[in-house]
Amino acid sequence: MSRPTVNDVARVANVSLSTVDRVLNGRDGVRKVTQERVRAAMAQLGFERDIMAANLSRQRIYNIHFVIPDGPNSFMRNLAAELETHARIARRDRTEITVTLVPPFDGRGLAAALRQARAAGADGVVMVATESAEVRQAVSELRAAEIQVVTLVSDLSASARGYFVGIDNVSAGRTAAGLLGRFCQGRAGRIAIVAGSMLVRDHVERRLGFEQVMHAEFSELGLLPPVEGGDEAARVDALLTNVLRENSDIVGVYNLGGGNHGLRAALDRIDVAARPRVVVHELTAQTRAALQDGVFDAVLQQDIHKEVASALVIMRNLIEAVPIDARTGLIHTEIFLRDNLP
Amino acid sequence: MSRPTVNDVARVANVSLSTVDRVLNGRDGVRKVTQERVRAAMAQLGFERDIMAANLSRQRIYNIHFVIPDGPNSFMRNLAAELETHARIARRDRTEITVTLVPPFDGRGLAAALRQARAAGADGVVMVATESAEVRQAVSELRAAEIQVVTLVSDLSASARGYFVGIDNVSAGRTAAGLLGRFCQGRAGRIAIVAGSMLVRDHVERRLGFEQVMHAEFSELGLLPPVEGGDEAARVDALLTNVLRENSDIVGVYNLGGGNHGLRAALDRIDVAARPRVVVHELTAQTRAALQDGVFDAVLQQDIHKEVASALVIMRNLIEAVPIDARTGLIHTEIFLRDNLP
DNA sequence: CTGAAAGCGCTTACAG
DNA sequence: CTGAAAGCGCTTACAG
Repeated sequence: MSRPTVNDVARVANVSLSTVDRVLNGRDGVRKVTQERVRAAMAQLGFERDIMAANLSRQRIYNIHFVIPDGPNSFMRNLAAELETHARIARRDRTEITVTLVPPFDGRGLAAALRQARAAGADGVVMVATESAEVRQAVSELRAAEIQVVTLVSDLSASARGYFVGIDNVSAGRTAAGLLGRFCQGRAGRIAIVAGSMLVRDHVERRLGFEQVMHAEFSELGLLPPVEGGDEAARVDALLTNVLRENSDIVGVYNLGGGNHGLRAALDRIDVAARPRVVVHELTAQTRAALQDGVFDAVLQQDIHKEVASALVIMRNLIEAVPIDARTGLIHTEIFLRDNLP
Repeated sequence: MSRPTVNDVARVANVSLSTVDRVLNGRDGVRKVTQERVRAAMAQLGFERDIMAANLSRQRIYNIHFVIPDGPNSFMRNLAAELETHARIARRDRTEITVTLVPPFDGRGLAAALRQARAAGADGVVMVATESAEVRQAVSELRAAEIQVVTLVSDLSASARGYFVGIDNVSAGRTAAGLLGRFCQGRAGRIAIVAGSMLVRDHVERRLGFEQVMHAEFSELGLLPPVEGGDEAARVDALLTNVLRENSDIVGVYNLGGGNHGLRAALDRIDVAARPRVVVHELTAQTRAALQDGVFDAVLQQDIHKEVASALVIMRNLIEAVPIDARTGLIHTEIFLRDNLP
C-alpha cells in the first residue's frame, strides 16, 4: 500500500538495515551476492529512498555559496535582492545560502572568492562567471574537491562547471531583431545598436544573433556599427545623442547592454513623432516606466527569480546525484510589452 | 550554532516535548502561562519548525487531485502530459498526484468529480474550472470538509477557492493588440478576430483587452467583429477563408481561441505576399511550425510546467497554512517569436 | 493540564 | 563482511 522502506528491503533481502544502507549508498564492504540480494529486493519492492528522511538523519544542511558581481548594475542588484528572499525560504529546505560580492569583470577576484567558498566548506558554488584562466583553474580545484559548480547568467567556456543556468544570448539577439524588424518595417531607415562592451561574452552573442536576423530578414533596414557605452547611463546618453544628430534616418534602436537610463534621456530630448522604435534588455523600475510611457517598445528579460530557483534545484540534485530535468536550467528569454508587465 | 529544535525550546521553557508540540500546533489543553513561556522560548531561540521532520513523523503524504477537461484540445493534452511528469517528481516530496479527466464545459460532470475527489480522501483539489452553480456548490462542500481548492488556467468567480493559478486574460488580449498593432502599423487595413466561443470566460476577457488597446492606440486599423470557430480547426478554416474572401483589406488576424490548425490551412491557401500578420495563443507542435515557417508572427503562451509547479507549491502551503508568496500563482503571459522558442 | 516513551525512514558509529 | 542500537527533529498515543 504505502511506500516501501529500508525496513521492507531488509526483511525481503534477509539482511540488516546497515547492509541495505551500504548498498543504497554504494559503500563497500558487502559481498557481491549480498549486494545482488539487496538490489533484487529493492527492484521487487519498487523501493525509492526518502531523501528527506535521509537528510534528517544525516543532519545534512546544503551549504550553497553564490558569488556575484558587485557594482551599480541594476540587474545584479536585483539578483542580490532575489537571493535575500530565497535565503529565508531555503532554510526550510535545509539549505544555507551565502552570498559573496566580487568586483565585476575581475577574474582574479572571482577566483579568490571561489577558493574562499571552498575553505568555508561550501557544498556547491553558483557564480556569475567572468572569462579567465584563473577562474577556470579555480573551478577545476573545486570540482576536484567534489564541490559542485553551477554558472548563472553568464557561462564559463571550456570549464568543469556542472551546469549553466541562464538564457541563450544569441537567441535573445535574434528575438530583438525579430521584434524591432517587424516594428520598423515599412519605414525606410537604419537601426542603431548600443552595447556595453564587445569584450563581454553575452553582449557579443546578442549582437551576433541580432545581426544574423536583421541581415537575413530585414535587409531593407540598414545597421549602424554598435557604439559601446560601458553600461554607463551618461556615456550611453552622449553616444546616442550624437548618433541621432549625425544620422537623421534612425528608425530603431537596440540596446543590448545596460545604461538604459541614459538611452531614455537621449530619447526624451527629441520630438515624439520623430522617435525611433526601441528594444532593450532587463526589466527594472526605469525600463518599466519607459515601457509604460511608450518610449520603449519592448524589453527582453531573463527571469531572475526563476534563475535562482533553478540554480538551487539543480545544485541540490547535483549534490545528491539525482538526475536533472534538462529543462530546469533553460531560462527562457521573456518579452515584455507595456501590457504584459508582471 | 545550528538551528534550534523542539528539544531546545522544551529545555529553555522548562516543559516537555509534548507541551512544546501542543503550543506549536495550536492544540488546546495548555495553560495560558505555560503557552506564554513556550512562545517566549521560541522567540528567544528563533525557533523555526523543520517541516520535513514534521511530515516524516506524521507519515504525512499530500494527496492532491487534479481535475481537468478531457477532449482533443491540445493545450489540455499538454497539461495532462505535464501532470504525468510531475507525478513522479512529486512522490519524492511525499506528494501523491491523482488526475481525473472530465468532459469539457460540463459543470455537472466537474461537480461530480469534485465530490469523488473528496470521497477518495484528497487533501487538496486543483481544477480547471467551468462556470456553474453546481461547481460552486461542490467547492463550498470541499472547503467545509477542509479540503483546499485551487483553480488552474480558468478561474471560478465568486467561489470559495483558495487560490487561482493562471494568466490575466485581459492583459493577454492587450498584449496581442500591442504586438499586432505595431506589426501592422503603416499598412492601411483591418484586423480579423477569431474566437472559440463568446460564452467562455477567458475568450471574452481576451477580446475585451484586445479591443481596448486597438481602439486606444491603433485606431487607424479597423476591427471586424469576431467570428466564433468553436476551437475546431475545420470551422476556423471555413470562417476565415470566408472573411478573407469578403474583405480584401485584412492586414492582421488575432485568434484568441483554439483551432490554429484550421487558421494555418486558410492562410496557406493565399498568396504569400498578401498574407496578414498573425498572432495566436498556445504553443503546440503546430503553432511552433507555423512560427518557424513565418506564417504566424507571434504566439502567446501560459507556461504549463510553471502552472503545475506553482499549483503544487501553493497547495502544499495552503495545506500547511504556510504564508504564500504572492508571485507564485501569477503566471506571466509569455510571447514567442520564431527566435525565442524554447 | 502535563509528561515519558515510541516511532516516522533513514544514517552513523561501534562491535563483532 | 555483517548487524544491533541510537539518533536526526518532530508527532502520537497513552498515562497520569
